[in-house]
Amino acid sequence: MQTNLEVKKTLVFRDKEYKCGIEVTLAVIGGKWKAAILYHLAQQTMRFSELQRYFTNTTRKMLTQQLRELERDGLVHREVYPQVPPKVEYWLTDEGRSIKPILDLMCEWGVGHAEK
Amino acid sequence: MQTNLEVKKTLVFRDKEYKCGIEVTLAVIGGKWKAAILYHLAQQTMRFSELQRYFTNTTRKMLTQQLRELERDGLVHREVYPQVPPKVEYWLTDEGRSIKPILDLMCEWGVGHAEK
DNA sequence: CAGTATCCCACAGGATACTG
DNA sequence: CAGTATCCTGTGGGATACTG
Repeated sequence: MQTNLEVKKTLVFRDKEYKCGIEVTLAVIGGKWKAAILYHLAQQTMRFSELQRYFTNTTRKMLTQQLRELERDGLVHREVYPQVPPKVEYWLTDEGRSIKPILDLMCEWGVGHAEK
Repeated sequence: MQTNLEVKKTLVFRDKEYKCGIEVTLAVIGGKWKAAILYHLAQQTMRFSELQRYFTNTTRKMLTQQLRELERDGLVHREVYPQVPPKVEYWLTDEGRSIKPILDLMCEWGVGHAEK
C-alpha cells in the first residue's frame, strides 16, 4: 500500500528537501506573522509604519525579519523612497498574489474553527 | 486608512486571542508535520506504523505528539483496537476533512514555488 | 521613519531508552 | 505495535537600545 505522496519525487527549495508541496508552502508562510502580513498586503500596499500599527504585538525586528524573508522568497516587493524621513513601501509581487486564494481559505476556515 | 482586518473582532481559540482566521489556522496546522499528516490522512485511514514508515525523519514521539494535538483540535480521530499486538488507526473527522481544500491548494502552490 | 545590533530565553522539536 | 519517559538542544521570537 502506498499513498499518492510516496510516489512523488522530493522537492528542493533553498537547499532543503521536502517530501510534498505543503512542506514548502509552510516553509514560506509558516512564520508566526507571515501569513497575516501577506493577507494584509493582499488588500493594499502598506508602508512599514502602517504594518507596525496593525501588528502591535510584534517588534520592529520581527516585522523586518519576516518581511525580508518574504522578499527573499519573492512574494513581497520592497520599495525604498530615497527621502528624509525615509519611506518604505511593501506590496505583493505576482508570486505573492498567487498565494492569495490559500490565505483567503485559511482565514475563512480559521474563523469557522474558532467559533466551536 | 484601515484594512479589512482592522475592523474585525478578535477571535478566541483555546484561550488565546487571534486577530484573524489565518492565525487560528496556523495554530492548528502550523506544526512542522501537521499539514503533511493531515494531507496523508485525507487520502486514507492509516495506522501508526504506516505513518511512521512515511515520516522517516520524524521520531515516534513527534508523530504521537502532533497526532494528539490534531486529535485534541478535533481534526483527527484515533481508534484503538484492543488486541495484541496493539493496533491504532487514525483518520480524519468531518472537521478534518473540511480543511482538505486548503491542503490541496498548499500542496499545489508549494510544488509550483519550489520549481523556481 | 525605518530600520540594526545585542543579548536573551522559552519551547518546539530531537535522541535515546524503556514498556504495556 | 504503539507508544511513554527523560533529557537535551537549536532557534524562532522577544526586549531594549542605538542610528542613517
